[in-house]
Amino acid sequence: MPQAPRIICLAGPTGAGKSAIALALADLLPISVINADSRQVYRDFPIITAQPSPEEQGRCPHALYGFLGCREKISAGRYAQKAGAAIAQSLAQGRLPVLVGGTGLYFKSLLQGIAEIPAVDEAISRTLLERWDAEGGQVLHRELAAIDPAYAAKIHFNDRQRVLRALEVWQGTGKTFTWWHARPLPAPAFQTLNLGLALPLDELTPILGARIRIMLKADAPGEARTALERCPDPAAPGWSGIGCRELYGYLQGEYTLEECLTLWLRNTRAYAKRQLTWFRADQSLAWFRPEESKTLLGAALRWLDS
RNA sequence: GCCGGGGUAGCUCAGUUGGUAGAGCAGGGGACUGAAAAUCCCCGUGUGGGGAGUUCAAUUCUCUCCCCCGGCA
Repeated sequence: MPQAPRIICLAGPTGAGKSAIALALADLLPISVINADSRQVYRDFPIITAQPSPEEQGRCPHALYGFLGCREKISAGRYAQKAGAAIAQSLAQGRLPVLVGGTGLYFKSLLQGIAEIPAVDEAISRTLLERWDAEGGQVLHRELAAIDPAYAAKIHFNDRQRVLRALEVWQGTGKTFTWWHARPLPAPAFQTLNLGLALPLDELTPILGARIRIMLKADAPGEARTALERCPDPAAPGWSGIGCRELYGYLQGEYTLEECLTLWLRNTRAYAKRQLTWFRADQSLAWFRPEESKTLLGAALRWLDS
């Protein structure tokens, strides 16, 4: 039986320097960088979402960056499909696929698979959302508990996103969320080396602040202004990125640039904290600090030789 | 200087007919199966500006001092 192909995953909180490490690896080996970040997929926000620059993307093939319009939505499942295709393409070119990003769920659905639940009719989702607003979470959570007590017990009645998702899957497919989750997934298709790049939050915070100032110099407000002309709907999926929202408020005159920057940093920091919580729980990750890049690259090369 | 309004959690503020106080945000911890940069859960002792008085009991009432914000001089 042939060995599963190898890929490298580089995960960690925003601002830790993952993209730079990927490029350093590109200097040593033929690789393709594949995005594993849910916001860097948006075409209209290359600066604000910190996508690798065109120059950087020219140094080796990059996939899944900036390919979505502001109104388009991608899901974890669709991401996994696209990433799988990008990996296959990279391997076909004789390049090592290197997944780089900070979206834990995307890594998980790619590497461990995600239940193959068919798409649910949007009318169902819409009706449920209306009912949530009209009847409240407790009513819908109780309804979920009646059909899927195991999953209902795992989530809080205030967790709108999860309560509604579980209900729409039940209504749309006639099977419970728990039933779908219990179905076996295909065996992992790759051998992976999981690398984590991180700093403690208090060390990361000043870096996040500096990065926002760099984005400002690179005319992040101009980027937001252009996006606003193209897509004036702040509820559009593309606008939900941190920095986008805050700049939107500033451009609408809701607050000053100063306040916008404060909010932006605060929200970025809170996000980095959530990422750290997610990745900390992942036992498969080998952790490095940004200044340990040589050690990290050495570990990658050794793993490839083994 | 006078007249108001304030001084309560890191910040913005609420409340206590007198029985030593609680929200939002921030901060800390956690969860995470198709919107995940999303969504959600748990965590609140703080010289109640300082001092004095009344009272069994004062953050609350009284006096006084200090500081802030308006207005008048």
